[in-house]
Amino acid sequence: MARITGSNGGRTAEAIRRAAIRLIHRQGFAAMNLRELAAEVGIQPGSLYNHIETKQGLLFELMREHMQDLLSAMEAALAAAPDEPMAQLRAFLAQHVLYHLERKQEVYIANFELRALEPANAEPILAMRREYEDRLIGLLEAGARAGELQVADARIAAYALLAMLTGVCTWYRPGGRLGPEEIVAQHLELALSGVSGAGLGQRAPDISAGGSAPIERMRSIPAGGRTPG
Amino acid sequence: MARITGSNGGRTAEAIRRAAIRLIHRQGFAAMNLRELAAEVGIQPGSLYNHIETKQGLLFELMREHMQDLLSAMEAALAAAPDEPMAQLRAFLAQHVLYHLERKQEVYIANFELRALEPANAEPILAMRREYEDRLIGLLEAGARAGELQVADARIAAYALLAMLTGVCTWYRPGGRLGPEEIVAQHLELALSGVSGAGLGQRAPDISAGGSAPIERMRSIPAGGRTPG
DNA sequence: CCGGAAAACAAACGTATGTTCGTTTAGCCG
DNA sequence: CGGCTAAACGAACATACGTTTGTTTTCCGG
Repeated sequence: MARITGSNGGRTAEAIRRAAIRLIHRQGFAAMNLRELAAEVGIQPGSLYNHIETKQGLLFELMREHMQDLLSAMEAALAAAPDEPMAQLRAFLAQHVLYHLERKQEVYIANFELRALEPANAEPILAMRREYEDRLIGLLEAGARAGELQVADARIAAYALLAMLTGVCTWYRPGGRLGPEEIVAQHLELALSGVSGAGLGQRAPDISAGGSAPIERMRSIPAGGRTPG
Repeated sequence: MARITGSNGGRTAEAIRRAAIRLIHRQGFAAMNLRELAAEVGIQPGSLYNHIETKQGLLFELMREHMQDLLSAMEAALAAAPDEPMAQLRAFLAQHVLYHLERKQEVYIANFELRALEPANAEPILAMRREYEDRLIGLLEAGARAGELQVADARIAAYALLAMLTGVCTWYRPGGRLGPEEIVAQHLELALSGVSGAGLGQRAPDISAGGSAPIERMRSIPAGGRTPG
């Protein structure tokens, strides 16, 4: 037998893409097999190769497209915001959360399936991620220079903020108690408060005052080198 | 051939455990195969079954032990801290970051390999995770009641904090520029500032003022139901 | 010392997976 | 309309994987 009536390459390719996102998100790239992917789309396994080169290539494309979309969304948000440090920072963080709410599955994959990429494929993806991170670091540093932010280490703060704001994709479910607007608002509040310099305490001294036993032992750990990565 | 001179069940089992953590962390549970695990330990694949029941059982045990250890560490930290809301919260957050720095690989697995657990195995693990989360939520609520914290939604704040503080395990590397003490300190500063109520703005109004284009569109999204999970 | 249990080896099994390849049919364009 | 390309089917291939099983050797305790 052969080609099915009504088949449409573009439509099938899109169905493959959507099904792949769903399945990878649900069980992981390595655990998803192409037979179930094909079944999800409604074609035979071998037919997938009309639309993808390899299983690995499929993952790479999904992640590459996602990163490009994320970078584009960020650029658009920044371009639409006033050219002031805090406004830029807000715009960045807001679009981050919103994008992550809308495309939580792709975000999840892009973050947690890096290990499944072969080195040659991982490299460009990592480069795009760094571009995104560096942008946020730049914004934090600009805010600090303008005297509007107080961060001890822009890179650490950036990682912490990204982790916090990216975390929504692990638990957010459309139709839940809170709509995107509320979630964005709360996360911005938490994030911006965290870097505002309006904290509760200084550093180690306050922590010790808390009397937490693990902290005492921590003091004996030697400090490290230069870069966090 | 047969049993090797000098073989020791306890030692081999521990070596399996360590190698499994390393390999799963590096490539993922589904992508790790038992032949390479056995090779890493220095035994034949079939010999693994003297020490594990199944591949799935191995993952379950690793995650169960980790969760138990994490809960124990938390209890110890809280027991050693003064019985006041903020001191308790600090103790919780500090031990969280410290534990995550020390056992980053296990933490990574426990967070990102949930999908690989069969339902019967996932259930007890998820229960322990909820226990941990609920504890933090309780602490945040206690802080709010004591008037020392200002969080719009304790659960959201808890998720955000946990995401931020757990994030270190994705990038921290011993011997880096920053030692554990510095990392713990900065994260506590960021986290506690975030929930202190000393934020920069209110809510949606301030965000709109930022002029971020995506936020305008967000307003048209209908609010959801009751629970975030 | 001896026997039983433990721990390892080696081989094999049944199943699964990514991919290739030949064939058939549909769709499109000249 | 006809030819060529695209898209699907169906079968098969080569490899890989989790696991079992029989055998051999070591270790430990009575």
